Amino acid sequence: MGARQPSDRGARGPRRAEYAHQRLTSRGFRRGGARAAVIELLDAEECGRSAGEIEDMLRAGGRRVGRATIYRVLDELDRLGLVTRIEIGDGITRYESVFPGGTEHHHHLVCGRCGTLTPVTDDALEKAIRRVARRESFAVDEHDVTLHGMCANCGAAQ
Amino acid sequence: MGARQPSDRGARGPRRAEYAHQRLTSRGFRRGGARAAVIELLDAEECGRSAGEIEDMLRAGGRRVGRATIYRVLDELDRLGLVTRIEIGDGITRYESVFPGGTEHHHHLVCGRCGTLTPVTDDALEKAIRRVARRESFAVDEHDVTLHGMCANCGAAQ
DNA sequence: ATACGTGCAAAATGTTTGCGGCTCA
DNA sequence: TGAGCCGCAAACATTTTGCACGTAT
Repeated sequence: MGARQPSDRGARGPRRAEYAHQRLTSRGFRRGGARAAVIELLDAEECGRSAGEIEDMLRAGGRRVGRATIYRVLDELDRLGLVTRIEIGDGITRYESVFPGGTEHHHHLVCGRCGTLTPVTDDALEKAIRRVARRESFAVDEHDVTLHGMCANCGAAQ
Repeated sequence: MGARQPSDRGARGPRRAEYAHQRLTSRGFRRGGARAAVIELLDAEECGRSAGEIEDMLRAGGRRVGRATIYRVLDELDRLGLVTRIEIGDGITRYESVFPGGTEHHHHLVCGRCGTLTPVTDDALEKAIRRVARRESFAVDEHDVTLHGMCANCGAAQ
């Protein structure tokens, strides 16, 4: 399934949302309102959002979108590699916009006290992951790292 | 919540299950049948099992245990740090036995083709994670890494 | 015009809660 | 004996599926 080609890269200039639309169009998808709304919403978010949150946010913005549609759109986007599915351990799946080519990839710090989800990037971590994959002859398609604990703020406040 | 103390270590000689029982007893928990069954089952498994799998396996072994009880037991064990909750992205939470002290800690390779869940350990990876946590002043309690892709077997067969 | 996209409602699945009865310490 | 443990059934929450209508191409 959708292994991202290196050639996908370089499309990042203006906005991810625009790229996503383009890519969908080129694959024969129509530019329906609900899909566009979800793409643009996720594009504006820094980190993951759950299907429920997306529904509420769209509704708050005056856009009424069916829950089923949201799940369907997210599923399509995930298969196309335009969105990543993340699970931080609370049983709710979140989705976040992905830059084509896998750049700007990040991981998550989940604070058990305040619930904040913080994105982090780290080269050494990525390298270590690639090395493990290679050692195990495992062809990595996607990967995620989640740290659970207490964030700096909560730690200081304590 | 249950940050594992270094002094917890060294209890590993005979069997994890025995240690878990001890620890539970010392905290005032009784040694009920269902809990013991779940502990022993997980102790014998190398990698994570879902609540449903646990129920089926126990039932197959002639031990009828209520689903609710399994979830309750798993929740307790998780809070005591005797079990880890892992999510590999299919919406099902799995649980696996943990060695006290955090040793023998491992991560997961999920093959999207055959569905196999393979445990892996890697020092460099662990170090990288500790470094990130430190840089972000984040007090890590638990962490997990999941690689999605194609395992060596499926890659060779293809 | 037609196939795709969408919303609503209903169903399926995984997990949690309530409660009466049983059991271990 | 009595506090906790357990199993059943019902409640919940999230996600998926079915179907009819609307809309972009």
